[in-house]
Amino acid sequence: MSRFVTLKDVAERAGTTIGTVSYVLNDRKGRYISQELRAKVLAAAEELNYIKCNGASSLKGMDRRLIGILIPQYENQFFTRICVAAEEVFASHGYDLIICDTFDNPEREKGIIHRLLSQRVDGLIVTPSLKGSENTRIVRDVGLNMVVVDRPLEGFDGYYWVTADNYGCGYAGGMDLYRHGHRSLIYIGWASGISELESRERGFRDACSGCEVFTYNAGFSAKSGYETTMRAVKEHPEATAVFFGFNVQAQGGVNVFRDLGLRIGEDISVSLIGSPEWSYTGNNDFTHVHMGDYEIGKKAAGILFDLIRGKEVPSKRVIQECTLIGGTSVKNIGGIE
Amino acid sequence: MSRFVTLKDVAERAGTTIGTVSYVLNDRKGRYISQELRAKVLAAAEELNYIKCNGASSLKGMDRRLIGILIPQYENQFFTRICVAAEEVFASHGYDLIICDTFDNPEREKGIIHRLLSQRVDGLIVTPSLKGSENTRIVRDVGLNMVVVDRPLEGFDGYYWVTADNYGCGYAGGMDLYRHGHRSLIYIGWASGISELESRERGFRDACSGCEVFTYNAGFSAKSGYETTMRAVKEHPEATAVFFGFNVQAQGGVNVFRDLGLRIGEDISVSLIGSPEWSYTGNNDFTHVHMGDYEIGKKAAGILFDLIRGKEVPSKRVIQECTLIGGTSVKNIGGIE
DNA sequence: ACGGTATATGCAAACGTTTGCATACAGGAG
DNA sequence: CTCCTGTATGCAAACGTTTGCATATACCGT
Repeated sequence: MSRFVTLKDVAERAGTTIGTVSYVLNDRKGRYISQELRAKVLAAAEELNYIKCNGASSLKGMDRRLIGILIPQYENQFFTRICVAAEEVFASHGYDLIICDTFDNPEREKGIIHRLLSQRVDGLIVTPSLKGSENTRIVRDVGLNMVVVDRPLEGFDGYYWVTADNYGCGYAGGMDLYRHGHRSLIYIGWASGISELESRERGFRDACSGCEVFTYNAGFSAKSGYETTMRAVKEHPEATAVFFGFNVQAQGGVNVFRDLGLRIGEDISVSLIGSPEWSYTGNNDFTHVHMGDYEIGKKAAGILFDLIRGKEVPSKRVIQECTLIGGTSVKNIGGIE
Repeated sequence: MSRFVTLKDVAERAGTTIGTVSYVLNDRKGRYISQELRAKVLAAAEELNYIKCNGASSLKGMDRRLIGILIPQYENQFFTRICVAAEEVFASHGYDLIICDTFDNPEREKGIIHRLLSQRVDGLIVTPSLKGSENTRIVRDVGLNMVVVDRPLEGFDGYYWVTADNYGCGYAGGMDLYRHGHRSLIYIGWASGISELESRERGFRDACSGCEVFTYNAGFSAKSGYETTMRAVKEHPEATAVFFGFNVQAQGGVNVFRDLGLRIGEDISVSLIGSPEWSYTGNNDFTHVHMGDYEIGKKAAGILFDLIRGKEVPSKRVIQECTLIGGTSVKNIGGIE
């Protein structure tokens, strides 16, 4: 079907051999090449539109220039922002990203990892699927560089891991509500079974010690967030604030207030962990705890890149700091400030 | 760094030669292999965890098992759904997807295409960046299969192209508002300079002939959608309905009504083109024109797959039908039904 | 006994690269 | 006049596959 120009074609055109062409095009040192010949080679490559074949050069031990990324949910902006950050790090060095959605299905994840190994990717950035950590064993076995993001790799240790400060996020959110005088709170969370993620609730409760906290667990979707929030608010009308531990659930959950005719920041206070870009508005913003998704992606990609280049990477574990962003969705009802 | 098992390793273990191993593992016909030897090879491959190297086999003319996808905006769900659909088509055949965000920047796009050609992808699904059509010339020159999605490839013809029915989407949305009795309307659109996309407005206007239509153009973001809508609503309080030509703009724009205290479906009617999954709610849904994003992705990927397999693809141009999904955001103010 | 065919396996070339080694001709020092 | 060093280039092996060709044995019909 498609016909690509090879080194041989370029060599013929320039009246030399493929070896010389390779040296010129890769700008290798340790070999003398006359200005005249170099120019002829460059011109020939340009005229013929030569495009190097990564697959062939990787056979000789060169980088494949491919990075694999595994995320559990394509439509979750937390993960897409990580991908965007990784892309920025790698694209400038000529690497392409293969981004795969495991849909949190370990079987699927297993197949994906196998395919990526088949592609001989140079490295992997992985958010393990629920119950799927074991799938990454083969990655370690073949000695491929890998950086884990967000969730931990259960049953392994000594791996590189970049996460949000989950406990800190919960704590910051809880403390903010406490400071604004709220003492009766609803916490909407996700019973993922991953203790690292569930530590958001621990942080939240630690910050609001002495308060009434009604915890509800929703599924990992806007729809479930809506339904659960509806139930929670109806069962606990005394609560003055609702806190969402997960962005996706908040996205659905906030519509409950609209449907019930409750004014956010007035009749009910609301805040959440994550970045509510789904709610852009001129002057009526949600208080939220920013997890630093972009920075997480940047750091994970940076570590992976260093590993690929053979650089020493000192710390195995990186915890991204979080930031509380105050908005107008939390009302001060007699708190400290 | 990483060490992979090769055919040679498997052959040694099974006490045979690499040629035979290749035949067994690929299940090729046209060659006799005893059950005994076949079993031994299979066992050896299993024990050693052999993983084929796509790069090497593609040198011999096999498929690279890589597909490139170019989209202009990673965070736009219209495009991510297309990617998800394409993934479903290709993953089952062992292909990986390299999804690249051009950010609508032609320079960037040029680099991306060059990188993908370097990877020797088997085919390309492309939404050309604004003003970037010329970048795809090289794809045609090397004879690589390509399917264009959404926007046209300006200055080319004879290419495969799958789009939404942009005119029809606008028409359906306009007709729905007209039927509900609305005669004074705001249309929020995007002056992209791409006539195919701007035909949404033509369709809208054609459906509402005889009505007053106030057109405002916003940038391609939620923020710009918010600001433009705010201006439009303030300048034309007499309008009974607002129609958004683009999902992203609607996502920001609808918050205007909340901020102004206008009840959607009561004080103001609202509908849009796209899928407002950002607004999940139990019983208060937006009327919208569904473009069939998923189907577009499915069809584009299907065509590309057929092309790769050398199948004849009859029609160069596919237009996806749209569907009007009635919600509760449009009030009947004395229309026909 | 002989040719033919079905079964079973090995050998080696080729794909497009990279790179170590060999070759060749200068000019300068001894 | 030789030897060395610097400059300039070609040759061929290797990477991990795929596949056409060659080889070898067994069994059958004549």
